[in-house]
Amino acid sequence: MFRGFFTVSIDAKGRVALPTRFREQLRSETSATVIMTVNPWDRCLWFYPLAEWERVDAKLLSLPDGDAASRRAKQVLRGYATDCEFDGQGRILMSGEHRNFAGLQHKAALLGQGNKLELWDASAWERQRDEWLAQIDSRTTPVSGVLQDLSL
Amino acid sequence: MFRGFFTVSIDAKGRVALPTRFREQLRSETSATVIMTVNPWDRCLWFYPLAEWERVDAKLLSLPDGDAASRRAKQVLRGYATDCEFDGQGRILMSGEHRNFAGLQHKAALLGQGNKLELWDASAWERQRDEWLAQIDSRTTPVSGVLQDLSL
DNA sequence: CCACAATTCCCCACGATTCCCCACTTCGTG
DNA sequence: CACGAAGTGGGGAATCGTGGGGAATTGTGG
Repeated sequence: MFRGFFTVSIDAKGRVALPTRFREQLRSETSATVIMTVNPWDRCLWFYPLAEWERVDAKLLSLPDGDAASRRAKQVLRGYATDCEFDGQGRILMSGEHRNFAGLQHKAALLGQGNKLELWDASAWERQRDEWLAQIDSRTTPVSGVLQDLSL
Repeated sequence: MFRGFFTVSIDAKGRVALPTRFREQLRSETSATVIMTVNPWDRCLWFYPLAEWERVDAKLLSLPDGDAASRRAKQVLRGYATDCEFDGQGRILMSGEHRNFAGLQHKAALLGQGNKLELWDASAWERQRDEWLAQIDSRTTPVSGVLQDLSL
């Protein structure tokens, strides 16, 4: 269970250091490999422990190839899913494509999201967050029904 | 299990170098031969390890010839299936027909898709991906339904 | 059957990337 | 204040990606 918010820095070589807390959690799993893929809704990256990713992968695999939308989902999510390992310093090297997809610059925001970690470019994250907060603030736009019924 | 996204370049002779990661996986199989064929739904190429292809081939064989769609799929998949070997540098030479089918230019995107690898022309891939992401974003389209039911 | 052209294959070489290691800084703790 | 743990940056070696020269082979047409 990944929980918490952290700001992390990405160095000139495209390496990101996850907080030790998460590193230990990932290591304690059966395998230390991490699967990095893209979030189809937002321009950010997801990090899954291998075991967790396999569950997601199995779900994707069952989608029919004949349907274009299903096929695309498979291709993008599975296609971008890349095995990563930690270096001696507990950092993960991200490829240029993944960094470009999420618009990652020097500073990034890392969000624990239960079964996975979410990595945003810091400024992109702040923009999104402020946008959401502004929407909630101006009560003119009612919150969607799903959210309304949740007791938080 | 092939996983991950890589950009590869295709040289003037039509050769493509697979990342070492995939090369090793392919070598570890019983045979180092790779079957290259076409994706019947998208303009891209598929690469199968020999053993995996034989499984697919057997499935295709059992499709009824009476059904036109099945017959076409069979013809295209089996017809374009070509045995390939790596050269000393770990590259595969692709024929002009295969390159034309996928519209492959200088830069290409290679996607791990479980039992096979998928090779797209780089710009064609980006176009497809962005199109799909745009559909996901506009939550009104039925496309988002595919993902809605998946808890990722 | 031969000659020519096109393709395929094997080799070498350079540049970029990746990986491994070391060093410095910062922060929290005793 | 001192110490240790964690974050950050970068040097340098090894590996990998990329391109191209030239020989061998295949195919084609006369």
